[in-house]
Amino acid sequence: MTNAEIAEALRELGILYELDGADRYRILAYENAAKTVSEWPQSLEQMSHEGRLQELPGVGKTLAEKITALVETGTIPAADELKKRIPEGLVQVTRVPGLGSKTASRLHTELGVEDLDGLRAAAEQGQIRELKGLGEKVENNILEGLDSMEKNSGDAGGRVLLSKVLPLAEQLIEDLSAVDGCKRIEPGGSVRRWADTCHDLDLVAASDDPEALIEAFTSHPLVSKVDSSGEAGASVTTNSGIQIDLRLTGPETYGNLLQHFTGSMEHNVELRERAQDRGLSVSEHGVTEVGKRKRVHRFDDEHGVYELLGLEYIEPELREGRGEIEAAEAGNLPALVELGQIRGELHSHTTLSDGKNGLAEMAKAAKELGYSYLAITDHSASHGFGNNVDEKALRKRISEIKRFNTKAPKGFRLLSGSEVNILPDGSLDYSDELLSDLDWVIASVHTSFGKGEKAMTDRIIAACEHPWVDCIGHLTGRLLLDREPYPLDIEAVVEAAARTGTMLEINGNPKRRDLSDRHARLASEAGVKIVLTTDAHSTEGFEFMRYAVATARRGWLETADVANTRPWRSFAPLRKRHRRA
DNA sequence: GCCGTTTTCGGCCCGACTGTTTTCAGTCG
Repeated sequence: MTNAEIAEALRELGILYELDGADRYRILAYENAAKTVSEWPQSLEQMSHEGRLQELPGVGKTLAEKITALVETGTIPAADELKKRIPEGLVQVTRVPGLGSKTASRLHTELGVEDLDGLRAAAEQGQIRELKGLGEKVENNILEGLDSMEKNSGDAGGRVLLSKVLPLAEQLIEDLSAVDGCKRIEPGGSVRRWADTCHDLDLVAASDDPEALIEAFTSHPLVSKVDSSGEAGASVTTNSGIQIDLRLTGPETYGNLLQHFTGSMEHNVELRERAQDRGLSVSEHGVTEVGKRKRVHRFDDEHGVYELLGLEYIEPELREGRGEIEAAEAGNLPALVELGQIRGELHSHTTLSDGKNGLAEMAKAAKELGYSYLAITDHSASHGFGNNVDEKALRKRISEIKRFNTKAPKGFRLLSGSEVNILPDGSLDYSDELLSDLDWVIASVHTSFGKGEKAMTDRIIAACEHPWVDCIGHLTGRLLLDREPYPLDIEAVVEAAARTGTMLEINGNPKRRDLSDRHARLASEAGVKIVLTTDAHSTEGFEFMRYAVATARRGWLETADVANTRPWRSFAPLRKRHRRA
């Protein structure tokens, strides 16, 4: 059973308890646990067998027992019990925007609503407006909510890739910062934290002339519909269907507002709990001293907020409630790797396999980005799409690269490489002799994903143990919002990588971000060296490095954890093949 | 439900907005 399935079962059970009128903090415990589970890097099924579930924050004795029952029998007894009294369809009803468990529960007892169809019928027949405390507007909102749910069904809760939102943010910031009175403007929320996916875009701004800024925002060509607009900001929907919220304040509280709207929710909750212990109350308007004086601390910069709470400044990418506040208190925050520290690119494709640009164009683009080396890693012989590169073609490519390097511009060189397929039995599709003539070998899984966890784990560990494999590419095979990672015992692979000196890639393609932030953290903590790559299939593809760096930063990686922050002369000895030589 | 240099009980973040009421509950991020 996958972590995602376990998380969904916990989420459902929480809603069932909520519909049953349970204490709100009990419900919160289920929601928190579901979120933790869905992001946990290790297999919960495995942890359940090992009796280690209570290692998860927010999982105690009761939840551990329920998860174990779920893993072993497929259901949770408490959920089965509740479903005898509460129709399962009512869980969906609470997911209608603006409609919560309180209202859903009343609709059930007072109108007999049992599911979404029953809800629609009751609304269309005007039954809901007859209930005390509910009116015509509520009824209309329910119908609109039902419509939008149907429209959005199957799109992962309306989430989109960061790479779809970031260009919008950059365009809007460029245009709005030119408006008179606009002092500062930047993204907040998941965009500023460089999350994998976002459900909207938050912009945070400070302005002397709020009206002018709001006018420029709501009339921007990217905007198709203005959802709401007031003194404190406005909310719009773009032509591409993305919701954007602009929040405004004066320059004196810009730091408070930005901190608040950067989140995450988990981070802010932890921060405020900590503040409370110190007699302080944190909000977007300032940090208020509790008690008689009620002095308010306002900051034009975020640093002041953290400083007042006795914390080191915490980079946005770390604000996920994953121990960053504890580390900031102890002065143990990592010095995160930065884009400007990347010295070379180690995963790229040319027209030889499935890339759009040739060797010379790719080399020129990499040089212009300031890199001192570029590995050309076209797909191997049995790839199945694009051109297959047989041994003869790869030999020819090695010679070309040697020629290129004899007249390469100073301070730049190409590396002969390959992205080799890991075949279902764990072997590779080039001979060892050929692989030993390359500078750099990435081994990746591209076929036969459905072999099951044991087989996939053995397969990738075999690749780690291969003498000429320097690095494993996109370890889990996930495609964000599109394809789940194949089942894999990540801990076992990380252990094998550490043992054999095999590096792991963070593939910066915004659809992949694979390793994930959590897996990257797990791997670097185990001593595995990480490389940040773009998997560029064209010269434009090199731009993806910023996503790889973002994932590394979200995984708490420092400069030394990332191998390609080094020049080639000190990178080369990190390859395990160097130890053999 | 969880959790603990104020620990085994009594806490558990903060504010805005909405729609419905005349002071507030529900929902959301």
